Amino acid sequence: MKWLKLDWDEGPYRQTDRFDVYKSYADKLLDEGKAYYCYCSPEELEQRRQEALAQGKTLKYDGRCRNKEKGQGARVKEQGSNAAIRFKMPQDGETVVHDLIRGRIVFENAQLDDLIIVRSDKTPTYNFTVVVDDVDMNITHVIRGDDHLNNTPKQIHIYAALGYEIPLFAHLPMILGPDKTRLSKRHGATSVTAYKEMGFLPDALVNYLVRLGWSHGDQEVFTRDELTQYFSFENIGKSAAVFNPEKLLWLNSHYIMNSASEKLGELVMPFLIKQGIIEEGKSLNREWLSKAITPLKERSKTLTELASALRYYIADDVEYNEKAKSKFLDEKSRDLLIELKDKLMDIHDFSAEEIGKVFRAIIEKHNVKLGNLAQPVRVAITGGTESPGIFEVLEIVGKEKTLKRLEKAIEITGNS
RNA sequence: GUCCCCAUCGUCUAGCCCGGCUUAGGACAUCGCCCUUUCAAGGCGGUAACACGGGUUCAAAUCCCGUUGGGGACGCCA
Repeated sequence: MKWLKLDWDEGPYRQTDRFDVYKSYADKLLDEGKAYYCYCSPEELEQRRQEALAQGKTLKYDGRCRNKEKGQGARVKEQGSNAAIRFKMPQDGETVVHDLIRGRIVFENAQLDDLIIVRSDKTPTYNFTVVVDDVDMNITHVIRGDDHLNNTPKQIHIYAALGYEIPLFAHLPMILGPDKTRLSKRHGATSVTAYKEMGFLPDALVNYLVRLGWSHGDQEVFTRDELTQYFSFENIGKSAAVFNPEKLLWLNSHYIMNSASEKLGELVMPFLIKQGIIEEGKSLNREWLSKAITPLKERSKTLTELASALRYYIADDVEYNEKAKSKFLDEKSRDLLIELKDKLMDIHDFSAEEIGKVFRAIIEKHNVKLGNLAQPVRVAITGGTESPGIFEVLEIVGKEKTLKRLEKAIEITGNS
């Protein structure tokens, strides 16, 4: 949450710290006859459930303990210690849920069963605790996944029994995995932390997630301010959305491209360490790092990619891509590389501009295309065939390393 | 099995509530072209959808019904 820069006003609260609160509300319901002790054992219930399933009947508690209590006070006292507490649901009529996203939804009360609010070991159940918490903390809006839609009518009756005004409900559509089945914390979803470690920016993740199931016309990219300003329940979609990693990746690259290089320099440090490009505790010249990052921004979809793209700027040596090496570091390029090395040695201002002049002079003299020289150099300096503009790369790598690497490459061309 | 929700390009979605202005728009992905020292980025263009069937109406992606499909819930889990 903090990483995502999502803020909260109070808490967090632990339900385990609030058992007394739940107990007092449960006792209240018991006293008012709105709840009752149930003596059925979990095993019995499970057995009945299996039977119902086998017979194709509805899986609902039959309410057999509902009216036992009267006249059996002794038993209550005796067995109350290991009995669960059930909530008395209305058995006829209907319950209407007014959902901010879906509108009016009607449930038959006959479908609702007397759910357990306190287990036989005295611990309260989820459906009870959430309602008690809402009542206790004056909650006005309940916004959650639509897998809770079916819990809502039950909870509405608990709010009512507790004498609390029914809060407003909004049930958000689910996020599905690529297989179109439910994606959630409890079921195979990648955690937020995992995205952090993969090199995603919090803004990108939030932007992506918000746009999943919500829209504001055709707009795809939103600042935090726009998000809070434009958000409304009306624009939330009703249908479940499939999580699409490619679009998230696109958004992430978009955010990287538009982030300040200085900022990225800070963010990329842990990734450089993780990839063994720099040692922990060591630092880099900030200004230089920013300069190196700027042309890499539009080439990196994640901070992880950005870090590996920085490798050849920082490392002492290059690792050659074999294919690139055999294709470009050969006889043909040997003389050009030698000439380039000699001329670069004489430059005092080792800037992209000056380096470019040297390159152009050489290709004009030999009447070859820039690529004929640029590609071998690229392999010599970066080890591969892909990089930002080569003049720029040389400037950032610096004169000393450039010459060293050129020398090494020239050696290779001699051996081929 | 019972109940609930949902249904526009491969994916996210606009349009739907308040029927005509829609040859159904945008974005990601994909394909092609341009730019170009490579890779990107960028620009331009292409392929691609109203699940199906009825009805209402002069007119339906838009309203109604059904079918099909998908998802969810039915726990002394949360």
